[in-house]
Amino acid sequence: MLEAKKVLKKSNLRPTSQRVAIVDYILQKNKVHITAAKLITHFKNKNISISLATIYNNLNELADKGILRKFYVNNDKMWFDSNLQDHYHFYDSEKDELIDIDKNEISFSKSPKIPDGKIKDSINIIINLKNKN
Amino acid sequence: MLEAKKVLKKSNLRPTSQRVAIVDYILQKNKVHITAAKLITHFKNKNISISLATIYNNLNELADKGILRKFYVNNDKMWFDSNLQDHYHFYDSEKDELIDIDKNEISFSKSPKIPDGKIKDSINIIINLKNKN
DNA sequence: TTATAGTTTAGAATCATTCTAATAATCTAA
DNA sequence: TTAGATTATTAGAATGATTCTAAACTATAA
Ligand SMILES: [Mn+2]
Ligand SMILES: [Mn+2]
Ligand SMILES: [Zn+2]
Ligand SMILES: [Zn+2]
Repeated sequence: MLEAKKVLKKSNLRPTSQRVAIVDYILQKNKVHITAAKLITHFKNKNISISLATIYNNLNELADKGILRKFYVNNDKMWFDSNLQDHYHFYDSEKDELIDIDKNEISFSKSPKIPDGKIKDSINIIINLKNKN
Repeated sequence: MLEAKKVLKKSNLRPTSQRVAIVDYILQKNKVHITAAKLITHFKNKNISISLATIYNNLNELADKGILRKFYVNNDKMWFDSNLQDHYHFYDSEKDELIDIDKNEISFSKSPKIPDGKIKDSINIIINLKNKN
């Protein structure tokens, strides 16, 4: 069975052609940072037509299932990340591109005290890059 | 002269009633995290009417002048921060509220290598909080 | 004063994302 | 293998935050 189909089956998602295409893409390039717009463009270039609503539905579903991770970077674009490891990002605004920073490339020697009654949910670290000079 | 007016004068911004109201608010509560929507509500409660466009115009202008700092938190809301120190944030999604983390409450013992041809522009660290249990 | 440049505003426009509700595909039990 | 039920896809409308437009207003300096 196609790897993409296995992934979908394991998450109880029907292997529609659209889903297979999306999961396939994610599996092929491992460690992807995707945006709905980027995905649509990718599929358009390959003459695969998937509606924007479906792209969003599925990326969100995959995030719900824990196959992708979802977050936002600075502006109001939603990003999906197939790297499930704990990690951080450089953001290259020139290219509108994220670059992974491995968890062990940043170490904290001191961490702030969490406010009373609360616990840490997730940490977002984004280092915004600009061109030298 | 009113403190707010001095601030505006120093930045070459005409002290209109709307601007004075906004800067006044920022000066009174020092260290504020504001959102256009929050400001509008605040002024509505005090029966001061300032249009949404003006709120945005002025918050953005104040950010341009370096009187506020502008950034985004997770979702697509724009935040303005009157704390100009280098610092980070907790985000309490329950209350839709930011809490400052002083720069010296986090220390890095290891920092990632910046990609070639690039330099660090800014760092965003947001620790998302959720309620205990 | 008055002319000019700067400001405010209502409402339209934009853009990313979600919703709606009609249609289509997949699955399952018999 | 089907029929019926369930789940997915889709076009297009709706939403919400922000910005734009262009007309009316205000501050300022001469
Ligand atoms: Mn939005
Ligand atoms: Mn937006
Ligand atoms: Zn990543
Ligand atoms: Zn702050």
